[in-house]
Amino acid sequence: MRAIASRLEIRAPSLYKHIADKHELEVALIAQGFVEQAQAFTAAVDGADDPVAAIGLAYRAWALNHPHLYNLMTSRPLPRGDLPKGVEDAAAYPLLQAVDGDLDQARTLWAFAHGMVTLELAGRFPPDADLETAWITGLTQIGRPL
Amino acid sequence: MRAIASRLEIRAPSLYKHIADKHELEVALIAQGFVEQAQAFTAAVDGADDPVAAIGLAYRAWALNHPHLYNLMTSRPLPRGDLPKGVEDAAAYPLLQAVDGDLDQARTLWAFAHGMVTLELAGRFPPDADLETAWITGLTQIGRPL
DNA sequence: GTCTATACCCGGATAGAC
DNA sequence: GTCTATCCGGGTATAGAC
Repeated sequence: MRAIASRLEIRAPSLYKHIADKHELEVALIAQGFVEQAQAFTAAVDGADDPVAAIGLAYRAWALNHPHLYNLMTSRPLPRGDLPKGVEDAAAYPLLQAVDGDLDQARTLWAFAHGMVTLELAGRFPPDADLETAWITGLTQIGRPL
Repeated sequence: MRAIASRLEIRAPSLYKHIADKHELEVALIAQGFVEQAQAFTAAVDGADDPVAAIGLAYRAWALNHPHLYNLMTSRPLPRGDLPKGVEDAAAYPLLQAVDGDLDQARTLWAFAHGMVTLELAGRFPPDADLETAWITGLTQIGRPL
């Protein structure tokens, strides 16, 4: 809260004239994150000849560009009751389309992408790991028809 | 540190007669974690007709049984310089064997498993998600020969 | 090796003046 | 809507008595 206030060039206590508490702020950030993701992933599939790979790489790019927000959106249970209806599904929709509605394949791709992103953001891969190749390998293998 | 001391039924400051600082304790825990994982994963492949699936499920079970240690071992850069030589590789060895030394396939499987585990531990999946099926789907798809 | 007391950070949040 | 002052709980870690 202090860091956010500092960015707005006010003091931390002043924030509480605009929001009730930290949770409210987090919910707003998460909701906006989903909207942005939906836009980014929709744009990524548009005209791509490999939609799964396109979304995968867009997912990675989005996460690397919003590391703290990504963490906020994935490291805890979602406050689903407080979020605007549909934002979570909207972000997931492009991927689900790309795998013809196969929920388990979508889940596999999401887990792979989340694992990759999370390990990369954490600096957890061995220093010599070739992440680009790992992404391509994983996305083509998982995206391949069964 | 206070919680650990409490478990030992001593006070937090007394810990510092046994260890230099928190980091030293973390390194010891991480090292022990890798040793345990190496044992668990080696045992899992033994006699399994699908070694990849066996390791995947053993990975999940280990993480769910050691959620905090798992987090400690994966959410930050490893203190590789302070760890005993070889413990990281020893834990990875069974998986690498199972995919015939294919580093990219091993990385794909690790990322998938880590993503699944991390989302499950965080309570981040939708409440109705069928995780067992997702695991089987992912492991068979990724484990399949290219 | 244990203890108490304490230092020194950091966090979110409130009270009350302006 | 902003501020200062402050509360309260949490963290790691040290000093020094026993």
